[in-house]
Amino acid sequence: MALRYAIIIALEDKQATGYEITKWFDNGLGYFWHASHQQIYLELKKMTEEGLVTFVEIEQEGKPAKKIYQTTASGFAALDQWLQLPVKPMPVKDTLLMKIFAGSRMEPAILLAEVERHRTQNRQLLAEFHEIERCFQPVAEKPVKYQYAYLTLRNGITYLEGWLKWSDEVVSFLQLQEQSR
Amino acid sequence: MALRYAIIIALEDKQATGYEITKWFDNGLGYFWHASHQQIYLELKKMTEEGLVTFVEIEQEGKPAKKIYQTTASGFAALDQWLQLPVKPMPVKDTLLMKIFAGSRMEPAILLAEVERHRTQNRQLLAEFHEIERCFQPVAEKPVKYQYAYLTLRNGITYLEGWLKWSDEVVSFLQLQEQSR
DNA sequence: GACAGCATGTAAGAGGTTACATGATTGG
DNA sequence: CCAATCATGTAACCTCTTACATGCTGTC
Repeated sequence: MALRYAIIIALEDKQATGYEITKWFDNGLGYFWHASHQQIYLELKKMTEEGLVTFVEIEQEGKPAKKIYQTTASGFAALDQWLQLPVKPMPVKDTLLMKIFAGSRMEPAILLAEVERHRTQNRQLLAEFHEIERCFQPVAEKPVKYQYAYLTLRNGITYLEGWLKWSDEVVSFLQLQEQSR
Repeated sequence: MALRYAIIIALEDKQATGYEITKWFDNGLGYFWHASHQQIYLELKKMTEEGLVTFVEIEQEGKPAKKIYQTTASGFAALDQWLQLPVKPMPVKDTLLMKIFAGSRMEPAILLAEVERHRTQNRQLLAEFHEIERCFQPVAEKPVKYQYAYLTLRNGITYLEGWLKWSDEVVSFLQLQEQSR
């Protein structure tokens, strides 16, 4: 049920195609939700049937026709109702932690390589987030809406910083393990 | 596919019932995976059919019979093979962040109450983790296996610390919003 | 008397992934 | 020439949640 509200939020101030919503979830500001294009197209179809969104189809030369979606009044009403509901804590599912927990079954070098791979990815992501953060400055002068968005960006940044700090501990430990064979 | 490996890891050094595995995921050391009892019973059934685990049924007075599971050699082999595979990054799905992103649509007081609720929960969880952390001390003197487990606990602690630090920013901002009505 | 804990399960349905399918344009 | 970008979708399958079902014991 949350996906549809994520879509309505994505469509809040700009109309967009399913393709664009997918992009938005993948990179840019979608650091709080992810969905595949298949899922999004299906959900948009259902939402259209339920009157939460409408679309205009636009023919294009050399490209497939696109459907530009926008949220209806009923869609926004549904979002506002949903926003009032309490959030249940998301169940933890972390495959990397699972592997570290069972790490003594593996060769330290292999686990270390895996951790380093994630570190590189997360360092890159953090750099991107810092890049985006600069666009928000000075925050206090931006519209209130941007300030809320900024908080979610800050969440991404503090999360990644904490994760990278933690991963230092992991790397040190694994290097020790590797040395003592 | 990851659930079965989480179960094999849970059964690594002690045999257990489905009920106990569920408890283990819920509280205690299950801060890297969660699954409902329905899911676990079903998975254990499939795993038994595939020869990854076996069980002994024990009749009890006044309580329903229980099945004590343990991993087979083929189960451990499957785990060790899986551990070599690269981990794909878990897709982000954070409902609270979604609500904060759309926060300008809500009354600040309501969102603030929601955030405070999560803060209370996370503070409690952090206290529990700190409690468990003390049992690990001094880490260097514990068996290597415990040291790997300790790293995953450390992940939980640094995550929660970072989250709580971030939530301070959120609370300050929402209090300001509330004051300026 | 009601609720929590122990201990197992089935079944329906929602949510999500993977694979497949199409087809033109642009950049390396 | 291959890959990526734009742009849509279907179908099979796996995963996970929610609801239902049972039944005894011990505590408030």
